[in-house]
This record gives sequence, structure tokens and C-alpha cells, in this order.
Amino acid sequence: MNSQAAVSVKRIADSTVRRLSAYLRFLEDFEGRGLMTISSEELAKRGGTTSAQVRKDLSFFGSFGKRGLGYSVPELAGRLREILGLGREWKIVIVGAGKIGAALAQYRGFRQRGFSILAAYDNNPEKIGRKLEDIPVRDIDQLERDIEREKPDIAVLTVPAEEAQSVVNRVVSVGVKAILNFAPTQLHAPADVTVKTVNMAMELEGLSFALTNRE
Amino acid sequence: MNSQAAVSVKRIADSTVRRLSAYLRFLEDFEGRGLMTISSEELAKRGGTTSAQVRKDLSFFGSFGKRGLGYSVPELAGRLREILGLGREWKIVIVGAGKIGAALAQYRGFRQRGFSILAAYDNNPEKIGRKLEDIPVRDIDQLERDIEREKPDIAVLTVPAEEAQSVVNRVVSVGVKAILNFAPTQLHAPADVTVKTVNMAMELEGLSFALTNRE
DNA sequence: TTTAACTTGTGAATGAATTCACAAGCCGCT
DNA sequence: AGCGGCTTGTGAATTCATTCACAAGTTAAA
Repeated sequence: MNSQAAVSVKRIADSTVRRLSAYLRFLEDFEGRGLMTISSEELAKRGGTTSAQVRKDLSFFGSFGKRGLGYSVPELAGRLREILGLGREWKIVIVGAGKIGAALAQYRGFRQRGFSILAAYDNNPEKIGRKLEDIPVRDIDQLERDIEREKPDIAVLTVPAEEAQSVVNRVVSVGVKAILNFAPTQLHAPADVTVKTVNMAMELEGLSFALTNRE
Repeated sequence: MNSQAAVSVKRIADSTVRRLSAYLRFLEDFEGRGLMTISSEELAKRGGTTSAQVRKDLSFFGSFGKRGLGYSVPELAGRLREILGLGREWKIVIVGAGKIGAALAQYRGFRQRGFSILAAYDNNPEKIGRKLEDIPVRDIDQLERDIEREKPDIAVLTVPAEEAQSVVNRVVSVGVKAILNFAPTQLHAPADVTVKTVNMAMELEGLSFALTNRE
């Protein structure tokens, strides 16, 4: 009767979610070009995967296609938005107003996809009270108080590695359940808190390894 | 007889390489604190994995530990540096001198780990000729010429999504074999070119999914 | 209607990564 | 020299992810 994203019966692999996110981007591109329908094969080619993979990924959540025809572009896009939880606005705080924090604060992609940045936090008195684009930089001492009042969904960490764990502890203590970490360090958090880490050093070392160990 | 990083007989999984990179970071931390020896169990606890995983990861490259004792911290760190190809200097060019490109150009972590940034490239006349910290911003028209002369190992892409594929084609055409991509788009490159993509939108959507589908 | 050309959705088969579990080796103590 | 406590290295077992392969459904055209 209602069109809730299907219940996630079994745990969905991270790799699957990343691909869904990629499919949605392609669909939006196709949508923009007025295409009404698309096959798993075309979606696969665009995303560097296989059509079976595309169909399997979608099958975890329901069956959205028409045999012989493919998928309705707008419908599938809508379903993916539902599945990924993009139907609503997510509130973000950025902790750390250094170079990377500032670059993120100005990144257009966030707003476009329904992520709205409430504020950035720093401990540098020079920065506190100023604005990044139109995002206020606040004193990190207010962090817990503000989080309890404004209830952001996601904390983005762009503090030095040494401070990252302590910031995790602080935001977790006031109820934040999702963290995007840019500090090059392993973080520990309770099981009900999702942490994703973007680690440039690690990516570069992956490239270094690939360049070194080629046959 | 000689201590080359062991030949990579079978293909090593990406996840393994990422963990090796993490282990190295922990070892450097332990090294700094004067610890001489460490067990797979301690390494695992620090990295949020299991001791069997740590031992298996290392076993692909040789056997570096002493039964009953563990691993020599400095020796294992050295071996990991070898394996990851960090014994030498890697030369990088950044393509795109926007906010993110600029933040990366100033990121200390690169130099610390032996990655040296030769130059950044942009098509904006306002930026060309200036410097980011001490890194020159050059005209993107010179890209191929400069690459052929200076032979960078890695190209870091911080251009808009629409331009990313064309930059890939250009750098690949003059011999670049490793690309770190920050544009939120799927890139296609020949099999002998390694491409790693850091996609913030995708990470955020992963968090959105996790927040939405919790039981 | 029937047929031909497509394409989905999904069990079953395969392949890949992780975990188990234990023999083998090392150290220090007696 | 022998014993007890530890810890590695690794085949075997298990779990997880991807690919195969095909029945079933859809469309369009004759």
C-alpha cells in the first residue's frame, strides 16, 4: 500500500550501497537528458560493473523493473532516493575549520543533495565568530550544548588526528549517530554509531603499492 | 638473500592493502613511543580487526614475526614501507586549483610520507602564475608538455565532474599510471592505470543509508 | 494470435575474503 | 634439559559477494 523503502531484511553490504549511490547519479544524468527508460545493461556499462550485479543490488530492495523493457528512469531514481534516505534533509556540523573544513563548508555538492551545514567548530579564537561562506564558525566549547539543541544527524571531522578520537567521544556522548572522518586515524565508536573515514594518505599508499607491485 | 618485498604471487585485495597502510601508521606510533615489539593481537585491537586477519595479511608477503614473541616494531615498519613502495619519492601533480586542490596542495601529510607535489594546474588566468604555499599554479595547456618532461607518477584530480574524464584521457596519453580522483564521477581508464576515487557525496549517502535503515 | 526479440528477477554455482584452529617455534624459569 | 605460557604462520572451514544461466514476463510486429 505505501511505498516505504523495503525493509532491509538482511544486512546490506557497503559495496552495494556505494553502487546504489553511483546508479542514482547516472539516473539523474539520464533524467536530465530526457531518457525515460534504461536497462540494467546500460546502467552497468556506465558504472563499470555487470548487469547481473545491478539487478542483484536492486533485488535486495524490491523489483522495480519491467521484463523486456528495463527500468523507468524517474521511478528508479525515486526508489533509490528513498532507499538511500535522501527524501529528507540531513543536518551536518563540521568540526575543525582548517583548510579542509573550509573547503568542505563551501562545497556545493552537500546542499544539492539535501545535506545542510548548520555550523563549523574550531578552538582558534581568530576563527571563532567569523563565517565560511555563510556558515558560522563557533567555539568548540559550545559543541555539546549546540548539538543537544540543534540535533544534527552527522558530524564531519576535519581536526588533527590527535584530537579526532576525543571529538568522536564528545559528539557520541550527545547522541550523534553518524560521523564522516577526514583525520588520518582509526576511530573507535559504539556499534550503533556509523563511522566512515576518508583517508588520503591511505589512498595514496594504495597507489604507491599498485605502482610498485605491477607485473 | 636480499630483502626485496616478496613477489606478489597472487593479486592482493584492495582491503588488504588498506589494512597494511593502517598497520604501518600504528607501528610508527608505537615506534615513537619506544615500543620494540608487538603482537598481531595488539595490532588488531588498534585497527579494529582480528589477529588472524593481521597475520593473514602479512603472510602474503613473507613471515616477519617470531613465534612466542610477536613482531619487531622497527623491522615490521620497514617491511611494510617496502611492500607499500614508500622507500622512494613519488612525484605528484594536482589538476584543478580550486578549494579542494588548494587544500590538498597545503596538506602536510603528503610530504611527510614521501609524496612531493610538483605543481598544480588550472585554466583560470587569475590563478595561473601564482603559488599555493610554495607550489606553482601553471596553465593547464602545459599539462602534457610538463608531464612528459617531469614524469610525475600520480595525478590528483580536483576538477569539476564534467572535466574529469577528459583530464584522465590527457594524463593517461602521456604515460601517467596512477590517478587519485576527487571529482564525483565514474572514470574510465585502461587496465594498466590505477584509479582511486574519493567521493564525498557517496560517503554521505552511505551515512544517510545507515541512519535510515537501522533496525 | 503467434512469434521474435528483449530484459528482468532470482536460485544455484562459483569465487573471494575472513575466521577458525592448531602444529610448530620461541622464551624464560626452574 | 624440560616445562609452561605465548604467539606465529597457515591449511581448512566458513561466510560473504559476484557471476551464471534461465524461466517468466513484456512489447511490437506480422
